[in-house]
Parts: sequence; structure tokens; C-alpha cells
Amino acid sequence: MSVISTIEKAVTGALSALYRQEFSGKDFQINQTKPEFEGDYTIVLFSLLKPLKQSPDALGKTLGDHLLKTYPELFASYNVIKGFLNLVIADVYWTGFLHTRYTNKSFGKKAPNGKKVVVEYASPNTNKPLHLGHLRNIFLGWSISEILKAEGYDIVKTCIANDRGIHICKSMVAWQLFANGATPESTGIKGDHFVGDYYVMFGNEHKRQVNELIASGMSKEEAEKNTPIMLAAQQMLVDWEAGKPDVIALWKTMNSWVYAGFDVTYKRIGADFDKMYYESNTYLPGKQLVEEGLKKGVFYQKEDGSVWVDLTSEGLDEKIVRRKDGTAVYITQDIGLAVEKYKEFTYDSSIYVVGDEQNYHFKVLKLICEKLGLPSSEGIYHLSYGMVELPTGRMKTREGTVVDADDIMDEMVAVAKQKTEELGKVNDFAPEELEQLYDTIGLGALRFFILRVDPKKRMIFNPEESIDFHGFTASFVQFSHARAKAILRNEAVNDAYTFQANESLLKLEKELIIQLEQYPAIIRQAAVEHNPSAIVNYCYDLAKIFNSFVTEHRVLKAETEDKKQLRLRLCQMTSNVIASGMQLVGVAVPERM
RNA sequence: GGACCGGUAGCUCAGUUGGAUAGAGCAUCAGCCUUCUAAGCUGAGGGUCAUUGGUUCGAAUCCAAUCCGGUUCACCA
Repeated sequence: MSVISTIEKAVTGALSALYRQEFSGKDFQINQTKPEFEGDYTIVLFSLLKPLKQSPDALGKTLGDHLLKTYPELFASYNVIKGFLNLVIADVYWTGFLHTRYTNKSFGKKAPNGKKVVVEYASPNTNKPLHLGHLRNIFLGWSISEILKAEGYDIVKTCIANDRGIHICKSMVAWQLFANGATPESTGIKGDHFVGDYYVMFGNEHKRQVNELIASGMSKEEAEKNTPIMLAAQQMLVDWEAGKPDVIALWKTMNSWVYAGFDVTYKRIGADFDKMYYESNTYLPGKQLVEEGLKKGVFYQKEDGSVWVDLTSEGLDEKIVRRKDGTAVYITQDIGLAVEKYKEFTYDSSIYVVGDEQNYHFKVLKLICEKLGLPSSEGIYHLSYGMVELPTGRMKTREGTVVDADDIMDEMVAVAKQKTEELGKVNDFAPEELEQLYDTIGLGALRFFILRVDPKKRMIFNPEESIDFHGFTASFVQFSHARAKAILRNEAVNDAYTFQANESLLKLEKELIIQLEQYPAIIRQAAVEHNPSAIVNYCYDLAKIFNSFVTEHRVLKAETEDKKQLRLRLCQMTSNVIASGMQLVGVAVPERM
């Protein structure tokens, strides 16, 4: 049980005994005591004054006395300032906590709860390589999966590939026109970049043809719809839907190049999926569901044959779910996918990691699923995240300011390498160990930098700050871990050691234990809020306290053997919790750096 | 125009079930390496928590209005 729950129980028990009135934890607040006052945790008394008809001082004193007398091994002393009852937790409570947890590498993680959560993330279009925005998505999706696992959920990671549509046709047309049969293999270009290049070529050629048409007297709007290359792409989409063999063959080939490229990137950043979905498959069951919904009266048909859902009573608009020509729109396939996922996994909850420009879309999707009577539609959750911007503003394909995922990773690792070589602390490492370390530091920094921001806020990615390895960074936390491990390499904890006396804890020792004790609550918070940044911030705070502690106090040359063993245990538990927490956000921690 | 999201130090970000004098990092300045990793530690300066009003013992946090920024309201995905 956490300290907070323990205190809460003690206080409600005390109030019951003292005043014959029953309270729950919701009736009063327990906060960590502000550093300028003496105490560890504070009961805020104001909300209790009226029901108990007490003055702050009287209640504080009565309650404090009672708590001290009843729970001597929990509370050491108290003071009352204004309406705040500051409680000093007994050192023996903290040391007891440390001694029973410091070897536990899964501290904070819960046992399986039997509930299943499907997490959909990454979900790229198959026409261009991944960029910074995809990285935020992937890091979030992967991390929230790990966090929910730690909370006891059974996780299924999925990915939907947007593999059909006009975007891929554009790349296909450009390839036919300009490639002369070139392939990723023949050019040595990574498949997703290779296909992306043709997508760009399409755009350039389209623009050139638009200008030609405008020069020949056509309006801009007309020209953009009528360039030969655009018409070719649209024709290709029609041919694709008709299943024309050579188009299908080319489509399969080019998609396979992209997937091969994605796989390399996924592997590098540790993204993995239990189940892949393809839009080219899910749009069919979606259309089927529209048909059923029409029969059930969930949807209605307009005169032109298009099918709609009326969400005006929910405060939204009418939304089309099938075109008048009978083809599927974007949401059609998402309805199909939601049901497919449920059929396959009978999930309790289904999380979609998708950018916040689709907030409306997911609101609609959830409502439609409810109306269709999909079980667990209540569990549909859009993990919405803000756009990643550069200090110069939004990334724009046209202006070439898009930060490519592979490029930024290369750069981070290169700087990690350079910085590590400058410091020269691991010159004895084997070449493979060094490569591994550069990845750990460079890719860790990238993940940490992106995940430290609350997902729902848009964030600014400053390349210079992201490769700064000082301050609030992954390197700082990794360094703290390596530092703890260095101490433990010199002398391991003596698990059999019997403490001679109950020595009192020094300020930083206690601060460290208090921070460690909060880890399970942080995991829970991160899970409830679907927010990995809670873990990142926590790990940083923990590392900060640890660094102060290690700088201030000797471990191996401690004043007494008791102190040495206590501090070794602190090093052990801190390194465990840092490793555990960083694992939840996908950042590896090195033994040395 | 409707809906939703955001506005906290020069910059990037924490902090909302309402609690004490609002916190970090970067940047700036001043100190600390014959001692377990200085990718570190200690200290200083830096704030009208967008604005105004309200709710109350108490508001960055809740409510209302206003201003600013973003997203969305497609037979695109």
C-alpha cells in the first residue's frame, strides 16, 4: 500500500475514533509537504472544519496527537500551521519500505487484470517515408502500450496501412513515367524513400503541367484538375478498383518496397505490431456494415443514393458514410476496422494513436459504433496528439522543411558518437559495444525529447536542443543510471546485512526514498491519462535527486557500515526504477557511458 | 460563423479531483573535479500564470466574457 493510502486510512480511522464521523479519502487532501515547512506529507484540514465544527488549530492538534499515539511506527512528529497538518513520517517506515523493495525489478508493475486493449499506432500512408510527426505517433503508441502492460492489461499492437487511394497512384504514375524500370535495389535507395521520391516527382511534374495549362488560358482551378499526369493518376485509381492486373501488380510491388523500408525504420526504433491491417481489405466489411446500419435505421439514404448518419442530436453534423456511387469514404473503412478488431480480439478498450486534426473524425466514429451497437464502443479512445513543429514553424513538404525520421536518427546517433568520443570514458569498449551505446544515447535522446511533452499539446522540435545532452534529457537520466551502476560495480549490496541501529535518514536520502515510493502511482497516472510524459518527468526528477545525493554523500566511504549498506540499497533501487521507467518510454539505459 | 484544443520566466516545458511564498531545463552570471562517472553538483538573477469579472476561507487550476494562436466542420485520407 502506498504511503498516501496508508496515511489516508490512518486519518479516516482517527476521525472516526475521535469524532464518531465517517470520512473517505475524497473528503480531504493529502499533499507532499512544501520544502519550506517541516514534514513529509500534509493533511489539508479546511474541508474538515465545517463538518467537525472545529478550528484549524484544535483539529490539527487533536488529530496530530492521536495519529502519533496510534501509529508510532508511521508518524514521527507533526506540526500545525494555519490549516495544514504537516506530518513527519518515521524514518523506520521509509527504511522498511526500501529494504523490502530494493531488489524488486518489477516494482510498480501490476499483475495481469484480464482486460484486453488494442492499440493502433504508426498507421502511415504508403507513399512516402516517415517523418518527425510519425515518430511522435510511434513513440506514443509504443510507450502507452508498455505503460498499460505495466498496469496489468493485455495489449495487442496494431497498425493500419493506408495502402490504397490516390496518393499511392501518384507515386505509381510517376514511376511509370520517369523510372525507366529503376528499383530500390538497382539504385541502392531505401524503399520508402525511393517511392517517396516519385511522389515528389509527381508533384513537380503536376505543377509544371498546371503552369502550361494556365499559360494556354485555363483557370488555375481547372488546370489543377486536368493535368495529364493527374488524370493518369485518377485513371489508375479506377483501374485499381477494377482490379486491372498490371496496375495491381505495380501497386503490390511499390507497396512492398515501402514496407521493406518501413521495416528497417521500425526495427531501429523498436516499433512492433502484433497485427497488421490494410485499408485495401478493411473497406469492404465497412461497406457491409453501412448496409446493415441502413437496415437498422442507424443510417439513411438521400435521393442521390449517398448514405448518411445524422448526429445533430449529439451536437455534431450529418456525416456521409458512403458515396452516391457506392464507394467507401475514409470513415467507412474505420467502422469496418473497429468491428473487425472487436471480432478478432473482443477488446475492452481500443486506443487509436492519431493526430489531433482528426479529433472530430474519432468523435464521429465512436458515436457511429455506439449506434451500431458495437460492444465495447465505450472503450474506444482517441489518443490525440498535437502537431510537431520546427522553431521556424510548421513542416512543409513543398518547402522541403520536413524532418525525415531516418535522417534525424542518423544525426542524433552521430552526435552521440562525437560527444562520447570527446569525453573518452569508454575507450575500452569493443566496436559493437560502442555502436550499441551510440544508439542508446542518440535514439534515447530523441525519444525522451519527444515524449517529455504532454501528448495533447503541440510541440516545437528544436534540433539543436534535441541533441543537447545536458539538463532535462535522456542522457542525464542514463548518466545517473550508469553512475549508480558504477558504484554497485565497486561493491555490491550485502543482502544479508543486519542493520545495527535505526539511524536517522539524511535529507537527500529521505527525498530519494520518497520519490522512489511514488513510482507505482506515477505508472497508474500515466496509464489513466494515457500520458507517457508523466513517466519521463518522474524519471528526470528521480535522476536529479539521485545526482544531488551522490554528489553530497559518499556511498562506499560512508560514515558507518549501516550508512554504506543503506546507500548501496538506494543506488540499487534507484537504478532499478530508472531502468524500469525508461523502459516504459522505450529508452534504454547503459551500464557505462 | 459553429465545435474542439491551447496561451505559465527571454526560449522549451512541468504544475488542474481548488491549498501554504508557481517549478525545472536551456540561455546569462558566480562557485565546485588529487575522493564511488563533471553527460554532474551548489548558488544568483529572471513571472501581471493572455485580459477582465465571478464563485470562496483559499484560484495558474472552477465558471463567464474578451483577446491571441491552432485544428476541424469535404462525396480527401
